[in-house]
Amino acid sequence: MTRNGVFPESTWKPTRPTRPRYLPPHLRPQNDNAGFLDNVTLTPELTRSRFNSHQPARSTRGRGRGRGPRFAGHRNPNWEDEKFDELEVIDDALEGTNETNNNLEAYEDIPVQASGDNIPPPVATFAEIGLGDGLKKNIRRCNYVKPTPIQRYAIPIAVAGRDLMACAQTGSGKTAAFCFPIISGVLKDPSLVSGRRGGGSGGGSAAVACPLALILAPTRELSCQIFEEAKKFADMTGVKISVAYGGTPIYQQLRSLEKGVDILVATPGRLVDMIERARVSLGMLKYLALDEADRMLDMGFEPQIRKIVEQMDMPPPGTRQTMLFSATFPDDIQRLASDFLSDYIFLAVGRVGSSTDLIVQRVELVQEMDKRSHLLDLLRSQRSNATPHSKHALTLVFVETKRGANELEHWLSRNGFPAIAMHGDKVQMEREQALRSFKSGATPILVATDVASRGLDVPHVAHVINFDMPKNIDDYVHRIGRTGRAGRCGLATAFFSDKNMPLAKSLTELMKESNQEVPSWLVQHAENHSAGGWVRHGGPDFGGYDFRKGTASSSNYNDNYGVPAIDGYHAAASVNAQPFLSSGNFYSDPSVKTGNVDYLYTDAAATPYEYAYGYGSVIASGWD
DNA sequence: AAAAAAG
Repeated sequence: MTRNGVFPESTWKPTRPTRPRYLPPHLRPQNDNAGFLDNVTLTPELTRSRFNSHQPARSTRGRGRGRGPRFAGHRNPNWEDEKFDELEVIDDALEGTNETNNNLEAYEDIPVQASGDNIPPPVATFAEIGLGDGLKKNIRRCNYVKPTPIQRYAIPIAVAGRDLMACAQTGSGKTAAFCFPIISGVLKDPSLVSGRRGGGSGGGSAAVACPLALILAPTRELSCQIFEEAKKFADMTGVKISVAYGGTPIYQQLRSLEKGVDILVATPGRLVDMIERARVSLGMLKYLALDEADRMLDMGFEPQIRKIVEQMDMPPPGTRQTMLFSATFPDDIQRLASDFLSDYIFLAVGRVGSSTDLIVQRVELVQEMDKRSHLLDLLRSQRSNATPHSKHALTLVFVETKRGANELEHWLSRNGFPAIAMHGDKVQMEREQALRSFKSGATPILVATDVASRGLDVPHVAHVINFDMPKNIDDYVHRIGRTGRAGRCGLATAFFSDKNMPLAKSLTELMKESNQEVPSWLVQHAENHSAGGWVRHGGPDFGGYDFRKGTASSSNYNDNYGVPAIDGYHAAASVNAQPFLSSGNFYSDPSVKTGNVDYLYTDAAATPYEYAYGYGSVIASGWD
């Protein structure tokens, strides 16, 4: 199938004919990659001249500022200007500019798969879901214009009360996908009007807080972030939200609980502590959400999660609603997770690898001992390429160890690149300070361990550098997902050393899945190191598919369409001609576009840097 | 062997 749009000739007019353009791999016409591998180099001059030899990009067209005709993508031969005009108003209010754009062709054929019994159909708008007026008002106030694909599919399922295991690309709006239904459900709960559960004891011994909903996350910063988001969504509705995480005095958190809590966002350790102190009871729980669910169930976390979910006073599956969300969901973890679920729906939105198309991925072969100087070269090149638009661009550098983070922080700072480290050995204050300093741009380089790899939403991260590669491909997917968020472009550079050869195969497959240029040396290594068994999942299935596939409960859906179960991407695309099924146990909607990108605009980028750092501009609507 | 999560 073709994912690379070739635009009608008449729609293409160069805005800057003299300027060579960078066209990321996934936007290029197919079979036009000859000689391109070498183009992704750091030297500006070299890059320029090589890009010059590339054919003119059929770039999306700018609009506004008198740039010329807008372009609606090749799916719409008759451009639907009305649609864009309608949204432009919102965009103007949001961004203070009318430079709206679209890149719809990048979102062709995004597969959406759901399996399970009696799957509620997706919605097209927030308005048509019975979420309640207060919540709807807040959704508008947060500038959520239109649901993202994961929201379109997951929210109706959740609102229908069904258990859910959901996979969606990083940065595609998962938090809202579980927060909206939970807030809406709490608002409708009779116990909200008829008096609080726990809390407000008015002196004497502290009451036990009995939240209706629990949201668990794997890091303190992530639970903080979810808490802040949820508060915005629940503003003025009367729904009470609290957060519980470690590394900070428990007193304040307990005091908040005493005021009553409907939704508790927590990391596992502090929550267990509170339950054991009898300050929290899960006995009234109706909603359980695990964010980054595969991480929550991996080796380090599973016992704690099992303790909370199975050995405290939480109602069993079937009497509570359980929702698991992640960008990756390996089979073995799905198997563990199914213990927590009852008659659940599995939902996968986005391409197999679950890393977004908007991220340009590059891999560089670097010896361990050369990594530091290579990083400096990279940062210098990046700096010399800076444009006015990349002023606030942030760079996130991932390293393997806490010590490595500290060392690199100092080394970068000594060499003229203000950097700050973040890892689990820092006290919580320092961690949060580092993140704040990074977010604000005061320290535009963050050197972090995997504490920062999942879920954190930092809007202006333009470049993720894997200084040390992670050991498994899932972590890679999550790490690079710190860029390219909410419809923005992003660049991810991997320093691949001899040590990382076991990752060659899964990395190659992931990159191919997302239409990236794969260096030939990497392909070579992938073939040599078949990585059998070493890497958790060696095939092209990076955890985007229901592990129940092929079992009795859902075996018929493959038979129905005669497509191989192993390749969901093709499965989804090949049922394009089938009528949309919402009442069966399988449906697929390849026409769905990913992310919340209504307008994405890349104008005349000449290098991957410019693509990522927003030469011209990149604007997403309806997000933050 | 590493990171995260309680104190």
